Amino acid sequence: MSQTVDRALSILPLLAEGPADLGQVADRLGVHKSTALRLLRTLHEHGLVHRQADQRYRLGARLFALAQEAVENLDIREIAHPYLVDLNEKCGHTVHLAVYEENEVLYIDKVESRYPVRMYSRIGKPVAITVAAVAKLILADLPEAERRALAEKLDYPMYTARSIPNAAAFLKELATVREQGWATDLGGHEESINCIAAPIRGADGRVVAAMSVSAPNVVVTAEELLTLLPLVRRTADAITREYSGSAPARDTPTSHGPARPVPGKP
Amino acid sequence: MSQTVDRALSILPLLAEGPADLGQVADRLGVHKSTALRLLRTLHEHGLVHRQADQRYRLGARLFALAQEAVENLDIREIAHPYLVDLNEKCGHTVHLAVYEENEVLYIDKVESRYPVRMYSRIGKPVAITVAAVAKLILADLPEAERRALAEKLDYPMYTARSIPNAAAFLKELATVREQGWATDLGGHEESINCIAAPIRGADGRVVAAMSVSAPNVVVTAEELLTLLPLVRRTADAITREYSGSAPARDTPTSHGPARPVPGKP
DNA sequence: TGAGTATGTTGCACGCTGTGCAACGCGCAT
DNA sequence: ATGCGCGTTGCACAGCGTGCAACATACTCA
Repeated sequence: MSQTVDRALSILPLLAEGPADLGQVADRLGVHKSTALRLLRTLHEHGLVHRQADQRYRLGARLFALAQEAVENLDIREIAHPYLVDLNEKCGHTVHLAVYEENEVLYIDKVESRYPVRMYSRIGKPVAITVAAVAKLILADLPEAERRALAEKLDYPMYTARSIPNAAAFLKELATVREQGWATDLGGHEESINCIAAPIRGADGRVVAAMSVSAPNVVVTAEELLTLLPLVRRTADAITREYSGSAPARDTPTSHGPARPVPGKP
Repeated sequence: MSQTVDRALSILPLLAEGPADLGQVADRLGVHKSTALRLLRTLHEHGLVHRQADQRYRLGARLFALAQEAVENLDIREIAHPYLVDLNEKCGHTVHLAVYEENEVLYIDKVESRYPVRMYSRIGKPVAITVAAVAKLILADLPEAERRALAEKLDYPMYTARSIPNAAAFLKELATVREQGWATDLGGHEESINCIAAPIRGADGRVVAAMSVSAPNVVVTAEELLTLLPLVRRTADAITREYSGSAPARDTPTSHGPARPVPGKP
């Protein structure tokens, strides 16, 4: 759209391949050397490009600083919330969002069920880490050493007969979850409540959060709940796309959702 | 230098602070909305900027990808070499460059002493990890858990009477080194050889390599060698600046060094 | 329900600003 | 010395970026 900026930005991926000198940059851009020089100078002033001792150019430190600052200011909760609401409006059940923090998995957002029967949970409260579906997803993505160490440290309370009893069983379950990319908790925390969950990932592919849909037996059976799995996974993927800032999100919330219809485009 | 590009790039740090809408961007740039729109569109096409569901803009994933790709293509050895040569020409002694890899510290570059008496070492060979000055610097920067685990695993051969004897002494030495930002090995590996070293850091401040100057007693005493410490540290800092791609390196190698004098500037 | 406001978007004419050219300085290899 | 390669500079032209005004749509009051 803007020729000058377009050319300047085209230099970045070019330099990402490795250092290059003025002539190479000009050639690959298809512009005169003097033009390339001015573009490089501008990039240099902004610290996006660094000039090394042999006069060649490469990407500069500012790029890292920007990326870091950006990732620190990303707020999953803010980004995910509209999607949670949207999902709730589609299926009616309770929707949770959870993250990992200091050996705990915490609920950081929740949209209440529209059915009269609700489940107990509170934002900010740690989840039942050994049985909750969201916890399984998040822990399954930890580096192996950390995962193993944590599993050994945990207590395994038998909330119900179907609770996970010990570290060995837990690690096995995590391996499965890691493999399949989603998780369930079928009566492992409270006898009558089932739960399905999917992971939300950052730009680097690491799991940064997990979301779940929970419903008591009296409303839907476990089997019926599982039919919602594709929807939950698609929603989590949409949040991932939005959070990681990759391609424009195709799977955007529906019309009554948060996405404001784009004006001027029929 | 280039107004358009300058404006476009000014958007990036602005968005790094957090998401912003078109009006805010236009205001802070001091340009008309339509201008800001075109700039944002161009940034968007290159993936540097992401448009979220609420229409606001924030930094995009391409930025992270670029930063990562850039850091992968950085070659310390290539960047450091001219500085090593330069240092060698200034002081005449053997200069080493070492990095950490899989529980070992390896020499990856070396410039031989100009004195007839040389010390034994080979590029690619692991260093005496418990006594070498470069090893101390690199290990001192490891995360505490990893550092402690490694120290416990190591053997502590008594090359000389002054070799570090055990894990406790080693960890204590590492703490000192970490504190002061440089390291020595005074006859800990070979009775008659002394060595001083300084760290080279990446853009994130972590130690990525270390360089050292080594000389036998018969050439210079330990005291005399230590007078070179400021020079070694300054050189390491200059490499750090160049490697991490921060501000233009002031402490560039001298005229006979690798830096090609800039033509056209009197 | 209606006018009022805020925001994103488009088309257009002006003229600033980016462009390529040619020439120069400088180091390096022959 | 001479030619070659590379980065750099000044300049004249016009291409391209700019701001303006008008439009579209969504939201918010009365």
